[in-house]
Amino acid sequence: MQSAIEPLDWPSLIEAQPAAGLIPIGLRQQAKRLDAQARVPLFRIGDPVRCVYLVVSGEARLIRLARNGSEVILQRSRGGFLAEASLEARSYHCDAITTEPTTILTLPVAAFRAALEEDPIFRSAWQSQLTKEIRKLRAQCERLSLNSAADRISHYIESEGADGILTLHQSRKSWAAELGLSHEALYRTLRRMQSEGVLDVDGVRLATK
Amino acid sequence: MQSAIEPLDWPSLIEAQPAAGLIPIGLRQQAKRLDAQARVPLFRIGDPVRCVYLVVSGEARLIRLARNGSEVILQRSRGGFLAEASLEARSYHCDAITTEPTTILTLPVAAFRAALEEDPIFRSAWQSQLTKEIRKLRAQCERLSLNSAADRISHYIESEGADGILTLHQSRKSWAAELGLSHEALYRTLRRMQSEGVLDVDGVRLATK
DNA sequence: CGTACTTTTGAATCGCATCAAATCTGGTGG
DNA sequence: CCACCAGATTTGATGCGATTCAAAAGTACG
Repeated sequence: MQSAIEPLDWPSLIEAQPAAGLIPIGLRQQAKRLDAQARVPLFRIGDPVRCVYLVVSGEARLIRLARNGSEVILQRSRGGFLAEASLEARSYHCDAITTEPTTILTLPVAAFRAALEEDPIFRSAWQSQLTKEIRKLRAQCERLSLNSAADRISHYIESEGADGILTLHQSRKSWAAELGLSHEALYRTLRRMQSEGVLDVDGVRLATK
Repeated sequence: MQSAIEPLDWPSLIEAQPAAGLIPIGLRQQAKRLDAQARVPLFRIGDPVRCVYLVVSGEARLIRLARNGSEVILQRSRGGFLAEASLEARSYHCDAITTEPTTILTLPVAAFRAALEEDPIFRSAWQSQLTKEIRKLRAQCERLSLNSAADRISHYIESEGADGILTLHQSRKSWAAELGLSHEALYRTLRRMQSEGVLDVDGVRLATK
């Protein structure tokens, strides 16, 4: 079995993912918990939008296949909403999939929209969420505009890490995809940066120097 | 003189930029019109956020300078809001500049936030705006993830144009920057695509075949 | 203990960036 | 109207860096 619906325990959900705490009571009653293994599709391009996804733990991604068959990562959500823009769409414009065992809350779109209308706090939180996503995407665009692998790596550590230190929450191979690089280029550049003393690599901990 | 404040004529403003029509009456009274020449800075990184910018006609951009001195285009607004995410920030994270003679409405942030709280229609329009921006940015990320110049060009025409036909509203040189390419690479690739019969180039009109 | 996947290294190739320079364009002022 | 200038467009040559293909070694997991 690839996924399962389990009973909801709000205090622990909120502890795992604070954003869940912003969901109004009325909407909570319509939420369903979804526990999925790795590589479980949540929706596919063209599917009608039925619910909003909140990643509680684990990771879910929006992906699209390029014409040459390579996979482009459009969003990587580790805790927080997935596919925020789908709230305004009829059907999905890309695929969504889990990359590891993941717990998700699903919220019916109609009830979600109603809750946004009625609850000023929830609404404000949602607007912040959208804004944060815009900033994140701009950073990603800026990064992809850099044309050397080393620059993209440094940029990622600076913008996603804290004080020049980043703990990597994914395989290097999939990080390479997120950086728009081949995994070989990433491995080689990491090594070179380390040997040049620009970067300190220690397992999943990366630090610029 | 680089810029001027002029009296407001709402009907014509709304005709030029429909988004202006969504602004509630109360907020309109606080709006100021700004007419700027090309290459006029609207704000700089670090400046405190005092107002929201709505581009009525012309073009304004968010830009940031990369460490190597090259200019990265974070947003290009031709009609519509600029720097939506600034509404939630204290100070700007990038520079804004006009690229041609441009008419802008400026709306004080405090009044803007208040209007969002009070007016459900305006609020809903603003959320749509944020969502649209997210989709646009995802498309841009997807495009920058493509590693051939031809693929980026095709992707741009498909996603920004209509039915495979695009009218370019900027110089090719600055389009190149938006595509994350050197202008030489863009010129050469356009020519090659045309000679290969993949693309039809006619002045500012580009069509995929 | 086998299988799938990631990590790592090597070698060859290709496309883009870069530097250079000529031409073309639109706009300004004499 | 013409000279002039700044910027855009175009072409050429060169080098680097990333992609690609290949293959080996390491690792996690059932």
